[in-house]
Amino acid sequence: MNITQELPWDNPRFRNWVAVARACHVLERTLATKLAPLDLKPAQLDVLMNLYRHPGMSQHDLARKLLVGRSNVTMLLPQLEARGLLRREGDEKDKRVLRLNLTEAGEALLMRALKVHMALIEKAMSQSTPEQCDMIGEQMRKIAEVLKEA
Amino acid sequence: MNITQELPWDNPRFRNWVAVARACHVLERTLATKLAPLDLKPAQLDVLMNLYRHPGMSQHDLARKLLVGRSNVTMLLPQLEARGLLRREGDEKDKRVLRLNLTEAGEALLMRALKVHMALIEKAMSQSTPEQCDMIGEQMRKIAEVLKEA
DNA sequence: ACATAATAGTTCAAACATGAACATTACGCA
DNA sequence: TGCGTAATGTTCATGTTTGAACTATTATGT
Repeated sequence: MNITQELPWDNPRFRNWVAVARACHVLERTLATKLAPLDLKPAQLDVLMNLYRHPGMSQHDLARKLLVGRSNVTMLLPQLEARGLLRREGDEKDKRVLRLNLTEAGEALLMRALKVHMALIEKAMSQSTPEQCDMIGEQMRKIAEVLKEA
Repeated sequence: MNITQELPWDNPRFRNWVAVARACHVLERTLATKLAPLDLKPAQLDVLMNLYRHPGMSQHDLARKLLVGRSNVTMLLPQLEARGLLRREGDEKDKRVLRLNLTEAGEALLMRALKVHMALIEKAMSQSTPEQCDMIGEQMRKIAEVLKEA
């Protein structure tokens, strides 16, 4: 009656997810060292990428995109602003929000950092066929979706 | 002559990897909240899991398994040891190394935490067929391998 | 055997992330 | 209008992670 508890390591889903987490971790740390010459951290690159894709976004929206607390964004931005990589301008209609935009310098640095990031991802994903790669992306998007309401 | 630089977001590999990173991030944070009732952080669960799988391992080996600095392990262990979840015993032959082992209590807590972890992963990966799941794991293991010498 | 290297673990300061409490501004509805 | 509520961003205390210097121990090479 008392079913012996299956150990997670016997479960394919568990083992495979562990592999996903490890790969992420390794790539993140590798990226950090490769970005060091640009004096950029992965978290900062994430900021620049999001501002490039969504010019004029608010800090709150940025925090949600980054899956990070608002206070974290508050701590993160001044460094980048001081380096002249982005601007924070108050919104006319809603005086609570600050609109974020990349400067020329910010965009230029982003492009250099993206080359590094791209090269790393290319190297990592070159193992997979395009079909496999797309399938992986598709499954991962589903996972993020499923976990939103968890 | 001057080839227009391809934007990363047009590159499937890039977009798909971003999805992987997001999924990891979301699952990690979800796990953190689900483990809170057990007073365990994901990093601490990682420690317990590794000690269960590799009894008697050294702190150095543990750090490498966790993809983390040795000093981090040094800071992490005393909390768990004080809670009676693990033991640190000096090696007889090599007086530099400390051998790590779970206690009964540590193993018991691990089992409870694993139920939580498993449930979360089941929920996340239930979207994929077993074949897809295995393929994902296989690719991710390759990625971790490729990046080791990067 | 002895000097030199390498290894295991610790300590410490600095960087970083987090969540709660707070100020300011906007909104909703009587 | 005006009061209660919600949203944006900041501040601060706390806990975590990191990397570099340090101690102690073992391995290596001449």
